[in-house]
Amino acid sequence: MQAVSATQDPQGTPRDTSEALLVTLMRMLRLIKRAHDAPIEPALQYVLYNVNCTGPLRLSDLAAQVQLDISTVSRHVRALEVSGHLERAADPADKRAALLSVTESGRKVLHDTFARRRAVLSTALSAWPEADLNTLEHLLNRLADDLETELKPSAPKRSDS
Amino acid sequence: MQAVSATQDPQGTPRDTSEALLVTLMRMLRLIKRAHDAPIEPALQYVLYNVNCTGPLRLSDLAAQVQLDISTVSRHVRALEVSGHLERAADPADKRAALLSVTESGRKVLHDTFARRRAVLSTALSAWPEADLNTLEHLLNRLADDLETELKPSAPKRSDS
DNA sequence: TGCGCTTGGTTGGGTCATGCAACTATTACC
DNA sequence: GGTAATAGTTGCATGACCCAACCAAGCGCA
Repeated sequence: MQAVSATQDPQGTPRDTSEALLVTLMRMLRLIKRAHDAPIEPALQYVLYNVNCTGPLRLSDLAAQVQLDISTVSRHVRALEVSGHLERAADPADKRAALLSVTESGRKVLHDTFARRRAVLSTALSAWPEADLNTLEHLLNRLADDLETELKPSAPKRSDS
Repeated sequence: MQAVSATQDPQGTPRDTSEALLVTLMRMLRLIKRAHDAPIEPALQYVLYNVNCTGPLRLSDLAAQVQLDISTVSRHVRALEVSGHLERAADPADKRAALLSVTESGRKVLHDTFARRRAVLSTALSAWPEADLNTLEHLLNRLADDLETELKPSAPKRSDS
């Protein structure tokens, strides 16, 4: 099956589209992390962002969503709570659980962070045609979804085609 | 300037293409890392891969290439050396430096790792038209280059348009 | 009602990756 | 030779993780 267009010689020196893609991804992430200028750590941003997106939700659901261990998320949530960017409300349906939601302060942090980052990306992307940008986002999302579908059959998610 | 197509309401809830893109990237990287099934750690893979790509090279050059601190790379190189995947040859021109190169064993590890990963990606991408895959790679690379150009003016790199 | 099982979260402990700063070994330049 | 730059290494601290053990609130059920 050659849909992946591998172009590696048999004796090592592996080089194929998907691999190069991966390396590019890593490089990018590193660059972005490096340019970290925000009021909160990248990992916290990530969590906060996700809480913001999917409304009040349980810690365990959040963990599933961001694909981190519950314990990890638990600590991040605590940190965000202490700094006032996130708050927990008792789940009326289950006293064990707590519903997380972003506070005003948290929203502000997110907003600022994104504004900053957007500035960076804007510059880098200013020469990009809108269409390309949308295409990239679309394809990347599809890839992520497909990958997720494959790696976690438990979460039957469908990519848009 | 709206090339980035921000669609966020003024009061928080930031949502724009670039941000979503970033989050998708993080999710993907995590997925891939999670599926880590290889004989060596991802970070070591990354280093090994780069040594393999750009032939015998110095540690400092390698560090620049992978964008990690020299000390970090130093440790990774040591680890790879100990496990026999990498070897250092004295640089004839400079006794301080060493030239790193991948051993046969290292090539094998890379090969296996990539084969494994390729299998995963192949499945995920089997339904993808080749064209989309190429487009994705192309756009992603462009993005990485543009970003790099902006974040490190020291490295005047040009993206292909 | 009270004993066990399940489930939502927290905590303890350990690992890996990484950067910064201090240090050693070589060169390079006068 | 003496001093400054350079290639790497090592000590130390931090952040982000995960796994396993644990606590606490429901849930069944006799």
